[in-house]
Amino acid sequence: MLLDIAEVAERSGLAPSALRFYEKRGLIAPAGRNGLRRTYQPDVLDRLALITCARGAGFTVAEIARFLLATPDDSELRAGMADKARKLEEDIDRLTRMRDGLRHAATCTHTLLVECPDFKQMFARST
Amino acid sequence: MLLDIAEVAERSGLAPSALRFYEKRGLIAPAGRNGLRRTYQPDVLDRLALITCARGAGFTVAEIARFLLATPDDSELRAGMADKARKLEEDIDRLTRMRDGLRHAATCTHTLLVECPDFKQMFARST
DNA sequence: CTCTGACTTGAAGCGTGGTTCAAGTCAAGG
DNA sequence: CCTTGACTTGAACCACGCTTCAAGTCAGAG
Repeated sequence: MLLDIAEVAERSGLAPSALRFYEKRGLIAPAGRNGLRRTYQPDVLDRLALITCARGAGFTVAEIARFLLATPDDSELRAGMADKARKLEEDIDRLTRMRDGLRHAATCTHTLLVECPDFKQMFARST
Repeated sequence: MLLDIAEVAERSGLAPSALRFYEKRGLIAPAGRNGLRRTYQPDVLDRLALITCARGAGFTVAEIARFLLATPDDSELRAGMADKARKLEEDIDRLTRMRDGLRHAATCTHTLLVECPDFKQMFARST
């Protein structure tokens, strides 16, 4: 029923050292110990999936810790989330342009990539 | 006609220290010197815009340096770019899910955010 | 009961991307 | 000519997110 750290590491794809690191930062907690050894409830895997995903979206470990503790009355955090959603949208736009530019770049024939107008278009400049 | 480092810094939004850092890494070069002082051609601003954008898309400084030197016969690099484009697509999907989850989270009423099914749905698990 | 080896800890180390610092140089202005 | 102050350098430092290490512990096998 309980998992030990090696099992959690394997099933989550994270290193044991990373799990201890997350614990120190308050993102996860073991269900208990067997001697010195951490034992985890299986649902820690869900939490780790969430953490990994959030990390991938550019959240810092400290931010994720806040999210995991959030309750509906934490309006500051709610606002922060709406903020993040907006920022993500900008990121998405930027990445989309970048992806298109790269697709072109992979086949473009300009001697110096930097000179290619299609490539340059990636960088919609405001100035 | 030529810009000095302070001007480039201001107009690019980057710190002078960052410009020197990029130079050391081969991303930019001054047009010359006035005494010890770097002087830049105005088009360095385009290049810096590109660099900033690429950084924002998650490229490392080392990768960007390679891009900037790329010629059409660097097929290894071309393949790498196609690769990057694919990865960006995955990133875009992930960020999109994350954005939707956050939008919901900002208004959801679950006592503990982590318990909200709509929030959890952000983390499409493969296992 | 003893051994083994996977776990435990805190501290140090690493790669990335810069910033900050001390010490020095030099173009321009008075 | 001398001062000023923005530039120059290399080296040290920072934050982040871990990983690695040395030294120690302890559950379970023999």
